[in-house]
Amino acid sequence: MSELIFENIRDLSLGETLDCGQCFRWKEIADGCFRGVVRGVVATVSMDGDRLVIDGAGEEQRGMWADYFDLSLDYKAVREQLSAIHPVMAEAARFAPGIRILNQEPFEALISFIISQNNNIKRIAGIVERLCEHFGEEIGAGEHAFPTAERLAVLEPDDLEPIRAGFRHRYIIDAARKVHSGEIDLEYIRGLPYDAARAELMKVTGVGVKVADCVLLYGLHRLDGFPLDVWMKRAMAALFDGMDPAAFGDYAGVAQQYIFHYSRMHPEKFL
DNA sequence: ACCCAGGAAATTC
DNA sequence: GAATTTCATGGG
Repeated sequence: MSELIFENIRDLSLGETLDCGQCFRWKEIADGCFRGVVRGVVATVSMDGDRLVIDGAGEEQRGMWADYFDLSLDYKAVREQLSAIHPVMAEAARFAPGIRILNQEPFEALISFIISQNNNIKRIAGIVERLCEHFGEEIGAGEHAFPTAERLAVLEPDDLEPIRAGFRHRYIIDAARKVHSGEIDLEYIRGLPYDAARAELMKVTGVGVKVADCVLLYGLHRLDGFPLDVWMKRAMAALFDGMDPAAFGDYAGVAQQYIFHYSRMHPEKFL
């Protein structure tokens, strides 16, 4: 089996990055070793010192995986820049310095974060898994790709009953149909000014401000996005004295992920 | 039984 | 228009 290796990797913790609520398809199959599917490729990833090892991927996928783990961005420099803005920000960044913002497939991010609404992370992962098992192309070893918009577009909401996403079924189908028809063009949205991009995503039923911000940050790599969920609203009020997220600047999205993870791991700070 | 979960649509005032 | 209710499902 082929193996892809990236040398001299800094500021990457697989555990912190793959289990911080930004993605839902990775499973830790051994200590520090994760199996998942990205763009239809099954892979097992692990760190060997400062080497990132991707088992199951070939050399022709080097660019795709470097992009997925955002290896071209200097997260140490980002952390230093953000840490200077607020002391609690510095503490959150220090708590999990190995978090990176993944470059997930836009359509997968759109559907995943539609599912996320009024839901918890564990159950989101279960719904996404069933969605893939039932409607994603089988890619060997019992693994499945994330379903395409084309595949989901021909279904009716009731066809999603086995994934048990409840009232979100019709949102998922609406999103798939609008993407498949071209009414929503995710790659076009990637290049729009932030507010215009958000408004375009909100044409999908079930996509409000928060879900749109998540799609922009995790699916379209708009690092200036700052999703505000219940955790983040509490954190900004309690730990940042109601500071305006815009103060975090061009890397607000990275700040958001540090703060979200820090808050989730320290719920006692909000009692 | 009740409340909450990385919210948003539908309804009501 | 702004405030409230409802929407499935599962776990604590």
